[in-house]
Amino acid sequence: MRREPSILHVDLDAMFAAVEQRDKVSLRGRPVIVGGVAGRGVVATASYEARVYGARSAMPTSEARRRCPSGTAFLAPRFAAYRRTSQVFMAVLAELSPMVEQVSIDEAYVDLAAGGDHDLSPEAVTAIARKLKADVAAATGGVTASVGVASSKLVAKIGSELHKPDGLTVVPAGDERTVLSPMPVGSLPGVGPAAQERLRRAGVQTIGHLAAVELGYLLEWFGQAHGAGLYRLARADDDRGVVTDRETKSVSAEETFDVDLTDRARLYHELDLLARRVGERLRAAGLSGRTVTVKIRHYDFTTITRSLTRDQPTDDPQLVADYARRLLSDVNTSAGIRLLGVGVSTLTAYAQDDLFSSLVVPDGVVEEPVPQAQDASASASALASSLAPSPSPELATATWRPGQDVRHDEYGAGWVWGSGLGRVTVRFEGPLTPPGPVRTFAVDDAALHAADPPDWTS
DNA sequence: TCTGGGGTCCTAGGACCC
DNA sequence: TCTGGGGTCCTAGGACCC
Repeated sequence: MRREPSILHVDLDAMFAAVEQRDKVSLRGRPVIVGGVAGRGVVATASYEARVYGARSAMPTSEARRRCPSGTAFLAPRFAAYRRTSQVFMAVLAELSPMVEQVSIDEAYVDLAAGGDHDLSPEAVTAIARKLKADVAAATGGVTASVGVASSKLVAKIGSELHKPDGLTVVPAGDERTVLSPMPVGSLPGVGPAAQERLRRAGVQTIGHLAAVELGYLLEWFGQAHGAGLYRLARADDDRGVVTDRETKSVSAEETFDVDLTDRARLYHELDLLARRVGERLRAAGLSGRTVTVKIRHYDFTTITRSLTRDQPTDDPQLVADYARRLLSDVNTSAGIRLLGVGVSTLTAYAQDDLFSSLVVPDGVVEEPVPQAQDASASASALASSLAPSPSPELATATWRPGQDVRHDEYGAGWVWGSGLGRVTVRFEGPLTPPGPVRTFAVDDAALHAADPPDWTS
């Protein structure tokens, strides 16, 4: 903890929804939900207008639809637009200090003590934060930020939450525990539902209560690292520094299917697509990894992982896919798979060509023939057969109603995802705007094969 | 139409080594 | 010979964050 409030935490308010409202005048003042608009989607961001009706991040979109009035906009995310806004935002922060720690796309810490020769009195720091908020709104076209300023990351972060949206909270040095004490324990970073429940059973509701609990109990309840961490955080004892760059530890991709999958060939095909995405992102980042992990979520939401560590790091999508298939082949998938994921970890910062990988058999591993990717017709028929109990011609037709379950993207082709029939993904060749009458598209085998799910991260 | 996707960190047990 | 202790790596699972 420092002697002056020199750490800022800056957070864009409901960023995804705010960008949509900025870019589309008709959305301003209206409830906006950004997130998965398909059957199993969840809310990524609810605008403050939508929060009035109880919509929240991580809520199933189906529930948000029940809660919000007609006229609410449900939009698929446009990550490219959010990333551009994020870059503008970070550039504004960089003018303030060279020490900026980006926590996520919409959130960062700034260390005012690290450069720029700032006056760090509470009054001066308040003025700096006011100007910063105005600069961010001006640079981003009206996206507002909430700011907390304090002597530590912990209190700066909690301060920025205190008066959202468009908030500003400065906690002078010495006032930290007074501010924290009445707040619920769940306000502390690292205290989620499980820890909250454990504390509630012990009669601990506020951070003040938590600060009265002996260290021994916290260690017993939460283990060494977490217990000791909570003990310190409850006392506002936090000397974590602002870290400008952290190394990536893992790269992964996963996908929840609209309907549980049982077809092995289809599962292997999905695994291939995921491995390809991971491999491409590894290459783009100049990274290779030794451990390949497959994540499997069963129909009943039970989730398992299977991993194996190679001797040599790789960034080769084909190799990642081969190992992923091998891992999946030992898992019973007959009851239905809701989600598949592929990850690579134990990363090193260089890419090594794995010339002899096909000749190397790891000790104790029996080389099994690896299931091969299917050809186009096999893939299309697998998809068609999983559409419904009895595939019929009309199932190969998707109906699009303007504004419903549509990802509209003014930069190019759009997607219909799960509309009407709930399962068919159709790639559009042309722009979707402006909305027209109901349009119907026939889906042939080739289109089915080309129907990769929309990629939220692109 | 219950429960996304991309991450980080921690724990615990077993293998293995010294 | 009947039983050590520390350290590291690997695997699996879980809590948590945005």
